[in-house]
Amino acid sequence: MNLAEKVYRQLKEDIFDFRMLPGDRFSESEVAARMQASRTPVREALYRLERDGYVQVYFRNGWQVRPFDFRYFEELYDVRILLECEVVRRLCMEPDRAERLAGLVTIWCCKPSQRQVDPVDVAFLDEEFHFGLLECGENTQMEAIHKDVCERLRIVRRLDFYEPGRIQATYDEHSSILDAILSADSLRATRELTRHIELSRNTVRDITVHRIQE
Amino acid sequence: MNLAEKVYRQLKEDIFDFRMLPGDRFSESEVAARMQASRTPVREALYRLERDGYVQVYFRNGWQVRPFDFRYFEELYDVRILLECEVVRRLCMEPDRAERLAGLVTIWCCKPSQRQVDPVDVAFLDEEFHFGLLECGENTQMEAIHKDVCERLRIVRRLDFYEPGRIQATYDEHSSILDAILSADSLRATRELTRHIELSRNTVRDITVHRIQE
DNA sequence: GCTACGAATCTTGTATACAAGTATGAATTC
DNA sequence: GAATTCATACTTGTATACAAGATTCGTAGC
Repeated sequence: MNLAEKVYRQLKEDIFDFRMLPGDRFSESEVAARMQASRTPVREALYRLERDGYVQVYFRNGWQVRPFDFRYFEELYDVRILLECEVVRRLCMEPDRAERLAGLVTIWCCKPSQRQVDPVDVAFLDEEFHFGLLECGENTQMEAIHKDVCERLRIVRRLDFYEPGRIQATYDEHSSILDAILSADSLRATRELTRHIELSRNTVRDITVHRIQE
Repeated sequence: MNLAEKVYRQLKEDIFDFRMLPGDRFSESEVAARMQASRTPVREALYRLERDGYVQVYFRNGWQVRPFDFRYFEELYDVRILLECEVVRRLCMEPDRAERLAGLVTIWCCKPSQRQVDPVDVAFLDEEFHFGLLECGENTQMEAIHKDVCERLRIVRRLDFYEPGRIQATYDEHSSILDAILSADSLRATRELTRHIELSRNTVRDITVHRIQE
């Protein structure tokens, strides 16, 4: 793997884990020293992160971790809803949707005893669920944009499953959505999917407010 | 302006104007020499273009202009339709939509004698129309994604307005869409908007096939 | 005490040197 | 003549040197 790539991932992780706080200012040399690399790969990584919206460069005047902007996250959640509902609508019209969804069904429509309980595992599976929906959509660009949006939301979404009850609720909601799609009930599927994502959004919003205040 | 920024724009223009053909291979040094710059800003520009999907890097083995992929463009058109229709639906529910759309109305709902006739001008205005719709949507992330998608489509869209009759049709379609929104007729607005974009897509597809074969 | 100025120091932007891997082609061997 | 091997030239990846602008802080002047 590239050194630039390594630096990119490390920096992103640092931002996600609040080792670099929103608003923090820093220089390329600082990062280079910490990562034991030269400025060249660090710059490459930083410019990628800038395009991703995580950091900001000031002309000959350093970098800054972009401060949290709730409006930004809410808007991204809206995009997620839009994309996922579109795919679900299309899926409901596909005759072979049962086969395409088979993988998701085995994971989410299982007995309560077989459900995962670790928040980290469930967070991962949850992302896979929503990615999985878009993979069924047969539009790779839509899929790429959705992935990008989720990636940008990941920084706040991980907090979701530490809330008690959210894990079980997620299982219930996912299986219900899958059931609606299999029944070709486009309206119910999109309605429940929308509600599911909005719920997650609200949970995260509340938690984030708390975390920021700490 | 940055040297890297200049190189970025120049390269993109070269690709758009077929001075660099899809499939062409080239090296960073070549570009640097042509642009009278060092490899550093050239690399920065190339990595941006790679993320945009225009070029591709091979490990220690040069670069390539990505070949045209029709499926790719069709999918992007789908995303455009999805985003624009969503905004239109929201607009139809806003009480102050008339004021927000005022600018677009004066441009597109004018007398036939006041219509622009130059394909380049109309192409520009057309982009502004669709951007304008998203600006009314009050979701800056949706707007940014839409802008990005349009930017990626621009390479083929410019060809649209050289087709005879497309200019007049565009005026008719845009004014009709605006009329539907002002009447809060969400269904008609989205239906016509969808058809409008699909028409543009089909025109472009036909022309591009021709151009590629040349 | 306050303001203005300037040097020193810091920042990013750019050029260049070098390291490491890849493809190519000529020479060698069979 | 065909296959193989090795040297060479060329590619990107990375480090470093230098240029140009921004900031900061201390000092001189009032």
